[in-house]
Amino acid sequence: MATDADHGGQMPPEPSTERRPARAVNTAVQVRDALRDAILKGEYLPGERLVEAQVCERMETSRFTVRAALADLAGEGLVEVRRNRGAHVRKVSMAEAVEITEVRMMVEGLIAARAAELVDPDRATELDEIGVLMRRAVEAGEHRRYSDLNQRLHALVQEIAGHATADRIVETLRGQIVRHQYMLSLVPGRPETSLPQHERIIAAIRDRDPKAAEAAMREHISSVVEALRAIDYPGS
Amino acid sequence: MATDADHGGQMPPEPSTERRPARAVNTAVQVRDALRDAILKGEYLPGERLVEAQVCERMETSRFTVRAALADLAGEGLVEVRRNRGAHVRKVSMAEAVEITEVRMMVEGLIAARAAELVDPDRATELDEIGVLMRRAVEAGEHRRYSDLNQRLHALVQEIAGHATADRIVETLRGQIVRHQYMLSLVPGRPETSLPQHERIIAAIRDRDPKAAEAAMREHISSVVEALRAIDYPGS
DNA sequence: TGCTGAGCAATTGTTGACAATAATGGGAAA
DNA sequence: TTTCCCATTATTGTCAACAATTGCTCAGCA
Repeated sequence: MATDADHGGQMPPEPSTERRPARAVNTAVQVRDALRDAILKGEYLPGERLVEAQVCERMETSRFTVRAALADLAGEGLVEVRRNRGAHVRKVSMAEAVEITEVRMMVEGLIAARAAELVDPDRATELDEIGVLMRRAVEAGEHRRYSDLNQRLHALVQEIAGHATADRIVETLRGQIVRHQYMLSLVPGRPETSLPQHERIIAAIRDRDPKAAEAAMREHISSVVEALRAIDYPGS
Repeated sequence: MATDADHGGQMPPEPSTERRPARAVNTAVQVRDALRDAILKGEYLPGERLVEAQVCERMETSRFTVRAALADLAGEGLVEVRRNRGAHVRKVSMAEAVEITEVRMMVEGLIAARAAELVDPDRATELDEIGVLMRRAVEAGEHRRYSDLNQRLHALVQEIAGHATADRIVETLRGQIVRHQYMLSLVPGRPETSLPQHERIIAAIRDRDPKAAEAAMREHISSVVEALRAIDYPGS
């Protein structure tokens, strides 16, 4: 629980990269969440140094609190702290992004299978509805809407599966690669590729077929891995 | 209170469970590691409160450092800190232990498959050797030795797979359920059940058959889940 | 006897200052 | 002009003290 990550998932973080003062943030968890949001939104770039004093000023809080927040985020894999060298926004390489997505593939496979076992008629209907909306969004070329539906689909599947541990892991992993996922969403023709995959996932869960659901989910994320590998820009 | 919890890792850690002063531990990471060891060894019981001042005294360090260590361990899921209520050793219920093991099953499946793809003749030989030693240990009834070999096997498979992300996840998850795993090792007839499973895993990796390796690993950990469910003691 | 609530002790949350360490820049020698 | 070394500076690591919160004890009352 906690970390209900409704942070900017797969879609662009709007170029509003101006650093607003972010007023009146006090407690440790608030600072942590605010800082996470800031990183996820791209207000701090990967590799950028997070000087404690600066973050203090921005969050209007003390170094102690900032430090605690930084430690937390390090645990989530969002920042990297090296002794006496301060905290940096973790720069996940393409290779790491692939690894992370591979692990996610396995865990989301478990979630999909579990969802297929536990789904009830109401939820099944809900899934089908999302499927219909997704197809419409793709046909209309509404990428933003499709991306939102994508998140809704995964969230619903998680909810049906009710596997808290798997959810936690997936959420943590997802946070680490938002940037790469964003790059992915720019690849042309991506929705057309993923739509049928999503539809297969939905169908398998609706039909209460755990093996098929897992296979479909894995196939889906496997294609994400492929796409990631295909981008394969250098450095970083 | 509660000084003797003489179970640790996978096997009993010798009954020397007196809380030694743990001399000269200073830096933050040292304190963190020492505290983690203490928890994993069962020197602190699940649910037990970790009063900062007491830990300070034991580790011979300041509250600041202890606090940082506790935050880290909270990130690993070993302790739970509630605001204004202090830190407790996290008490993972049987249901949670099952969930955690399920996720581990998926990720270790990935590791096994990857190992089967990447194994080289030298490592294959090493795997076979461990397999032979395991069989001998079971036949001789040397449970402790078998347990050690079990860890060595998993470690070697991880090394072959070279999947840092998966390793990290598995390690974190493993840490959260050491206690339950220890309970498991007490179940009579467990080695006899798991030996053939381990042998199948080894064979599949040696034969460079990723699918079989994943299936074998999943079957293995799936049987662990079953055993866990079978224990199913109340409470906690 | 059981319950309520105020006061108290114990424990955690927070702050600011100080020490230790790494990054920076300038000056001297080759 | 380039390179190396040392002093300076910026930044993090650590600490001890103070403030705030929690849970508990025990007196008083129904």
